[in-house]
Amino acid sequence: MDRIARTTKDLGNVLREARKIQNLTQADLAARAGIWQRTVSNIETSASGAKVDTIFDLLAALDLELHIVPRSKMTPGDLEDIF
Amino acid sequence: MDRIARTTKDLGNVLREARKIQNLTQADLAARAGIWQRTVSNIETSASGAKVDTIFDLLAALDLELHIVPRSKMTPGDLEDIF
DNA sequence: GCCAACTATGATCTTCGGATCATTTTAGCA
DNA sequence: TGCTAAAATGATCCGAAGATCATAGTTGGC
Repeated sequence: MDRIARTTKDLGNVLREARKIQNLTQADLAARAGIWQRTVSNIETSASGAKVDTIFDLLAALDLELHIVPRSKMTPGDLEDIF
Repeated sequence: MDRIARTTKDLGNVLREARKIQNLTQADLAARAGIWQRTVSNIETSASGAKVDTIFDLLAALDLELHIVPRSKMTPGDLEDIF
């Protein structure tokens, strides 16, 4: 599972993966982020185009941040060595 | 200017910076992304919490992508060596 | 200082996400 | 196989974003 997102679907997948790695349920994460389990589900399944603020709430709750980088500046695997 | 975003304000700043580096006006970028100059302005100035889809439209138009990484895993400057 | 280009912003309408209640479906495990 | 915890989803309301028209304000070049 990569940590790169170019679409909302990518983003949902990455967020779900990160949540599972931290052993959180959708309800846990929702509580932490101050939103609803319903919304977490919607975002993870790309059921709707979320708002950016909601995404940042989730990222903060997962202790993640966004790096905005040029596309294909490195192959996805290259980052593995760093993190 | 960093390329890290934890808030919509960060994101707006990064997007504006990226647009200027590519010598695009808000209208140019809007046309490329299939949205409105009004919306680009709103996002760059964090005048409103954008939708994620709109952000991805902008990122694609700027040939950028998102990397979701753990916070503080590296100091901001560290990425300079890579890109 | 002027003009042209660029950016910010006013107003209205429609669409859609999140909040909020809930129930159904799915999946893991004894 | 059943139970239980987790995830998905139905419905409604409200608020807010983007589309779309417009103009006002700002900035840089000459």
